[in-house]
Amino acid sequence: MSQVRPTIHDVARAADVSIMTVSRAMRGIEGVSARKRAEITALAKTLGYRPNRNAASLAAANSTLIGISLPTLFNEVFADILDGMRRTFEMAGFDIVLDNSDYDPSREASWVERMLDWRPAAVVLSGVDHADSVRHQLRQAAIPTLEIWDICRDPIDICVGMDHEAAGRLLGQHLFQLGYRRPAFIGIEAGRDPRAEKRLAGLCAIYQKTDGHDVRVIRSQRHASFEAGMMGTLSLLESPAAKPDCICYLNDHMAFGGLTTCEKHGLRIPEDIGIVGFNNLGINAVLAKPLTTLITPRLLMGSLGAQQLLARMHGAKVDNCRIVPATLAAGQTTRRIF
Amino acid sequence: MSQVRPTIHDVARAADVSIMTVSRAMRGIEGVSARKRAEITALAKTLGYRPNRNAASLAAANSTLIGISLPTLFNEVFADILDGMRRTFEMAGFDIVLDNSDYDPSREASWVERMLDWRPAAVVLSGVDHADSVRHQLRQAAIPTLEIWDICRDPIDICVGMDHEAAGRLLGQHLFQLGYRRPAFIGIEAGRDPRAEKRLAGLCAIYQKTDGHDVRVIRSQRHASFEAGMMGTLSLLESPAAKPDCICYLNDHMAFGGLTTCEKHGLRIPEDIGIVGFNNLGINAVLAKPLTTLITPRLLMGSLGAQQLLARMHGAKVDNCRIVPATLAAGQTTRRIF
DNA sequence: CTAATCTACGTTAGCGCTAACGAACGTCTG
DNA sequence: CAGACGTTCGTTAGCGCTAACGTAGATTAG
Repeated sequence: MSQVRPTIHDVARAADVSIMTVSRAMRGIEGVSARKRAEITALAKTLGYRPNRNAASLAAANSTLIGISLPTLFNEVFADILDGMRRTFEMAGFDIVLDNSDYDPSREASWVERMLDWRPAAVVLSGVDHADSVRHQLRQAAIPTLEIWDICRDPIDICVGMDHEAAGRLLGQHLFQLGYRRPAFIGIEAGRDPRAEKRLAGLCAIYQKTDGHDVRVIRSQRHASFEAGMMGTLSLLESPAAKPDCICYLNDHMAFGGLTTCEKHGLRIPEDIGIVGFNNLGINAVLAKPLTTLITPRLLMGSLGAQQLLARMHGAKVDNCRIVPATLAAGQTTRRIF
Repeated sequence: MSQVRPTIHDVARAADVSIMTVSRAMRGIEGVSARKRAEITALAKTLGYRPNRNAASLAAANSTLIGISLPTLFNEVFADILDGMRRTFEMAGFDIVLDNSDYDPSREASWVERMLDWRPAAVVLSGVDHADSVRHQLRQAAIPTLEIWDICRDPIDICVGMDHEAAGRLLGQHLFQLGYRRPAFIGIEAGRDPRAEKRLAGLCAIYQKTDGHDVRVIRSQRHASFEAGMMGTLSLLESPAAKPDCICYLNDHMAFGGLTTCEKHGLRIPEDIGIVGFNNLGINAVLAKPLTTLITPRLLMGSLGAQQLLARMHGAKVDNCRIVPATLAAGQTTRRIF
């Protein structure tokens, strides 16, 4: 009834060669004459033969799987990064095993452990903050590993990303030059997004150095959503403390929520208060009042990261850290104050 | 230097049992005393033994991989569906191999072919429109297959989704009852999104049956983006033909673009023209003027789909088609006309 | 008390492929 | 024209696991 898939044996018998010759022909490696190669591949196609990847992976002690762990796909940032990598990996013949950690390092760690059971060709992690066991296992197993979106001095293997602390400083410098002097930062629970903490540190560095003012920090919910932006902004506006002259949000999503909330409270943007996001998400292009935000080159980062990783897998010497610069998008939610 | 991962042999030797006993103990299957099982699993942990999944997949002639093909992750719809499935599959011990077809059936087809080389435990496809070769191969290989997001009478194996034609009718009925008589529909290139075509058909069915009016159809760009919504709306507003009294968009994204464009053209929403979306994306909850749209239960659909598929994989009898109902979200971008 | 049944293992025989080595044959060199 | 070398195969020996069957000893039934 259900026809059995032909194996390499069937092809070898039909072509009257050894299975090694079929193996070589199918994989496009040396050691087969052009004549025989063409004959064999044609025959394989006719028979409907496809190599069993499990068997190939077992025999070769590595697979064509690439494991990718991202915090979430609801954040456009990671969907963009994934898309940037996807095409490159796909063209190179790799399959993507996806994990979403929900920003939980221990979930990432247990996934990495499971992933290694497949002897993947490579592993991609987001950010540079990982459980010690993750770093250890990946290095131990000598799996090519890419850390993407953030950078550090001592990556597990290689990293491609932005300098988030520098991004925070860039934003801070811009705001300071515009004349803002009492910025607030609205983020999420501490430790949930290490990159955001770095940007905050960069922002604080500018304001502490140049002005002595502290950046007021509000921590909203667990996830960086529209709603979190609204809630954080509400608690800021309803507090009796002096109002900030601008609010920096963890990302654009939260900034949109904050923008709406400020307007509902009768505040004019940017006249009464400045609103600053991060990422320059797609929606920003179609908003009536585009956000002042930082453009993060996510697709580029993804494809560059994938290329670096492929080069690394082929044994090439590659920089262990590539920094992709962010650029400022001066929108209409901030203004020159003096 | 780099320690070799212990194999099942090493564990068997250390525990002084046969490798079959270790295999049984690790997999939690019958035939090992509780004492020995505990002893072996503890020992395996100490040694750092983890079963090689490639070897297990080869020997058992199937893997714990589940292949999932979605058109894109930029569309929140598919990110939601994926998230709904993810947790269920993960808890059941499966790993997810992801594909993005960019709405191209031939890319989906070639991915399915590659995916089958892994002997996956199951395959998930989005929608019910697939290349014949895909249907044939999946049935031939007897791989449990879930088609999600749309439904049909003759799924490859099982399907869980919405009746998009009915959704279109639901929207049409609502608009008709509000008093709208000259609706337009703004979508994308024909054939790029079969579900959208079904919804359009449902909408048209209502207006042809009840009124005799045709629904004016504008086809914008390739992708259903904000920008596509803007472009489609522009070409509609600038055409000399009679203006529609409301515009239905392929989805919320395009509707947001359309809303902005209409307002820029001095049209008041909903007084001058109605705007209707589809999906009730997250952003809708925080918009000053929430869209009239259809709520699609995507997370639910994902988890239900995953559960059905797991049941199917365990050999249980499951409905080959489960319909998840959509519900109307009456927003502030339409009004009662008479 | 014997035969049938069950439990808890071990043994055998692969799963479908690849790495490593070897052998036959042709080609080139000095 | 002998020896060195390259090309194109084939043979051998697994990769690390599991399915299927075999077998002792314990348990139960009659």
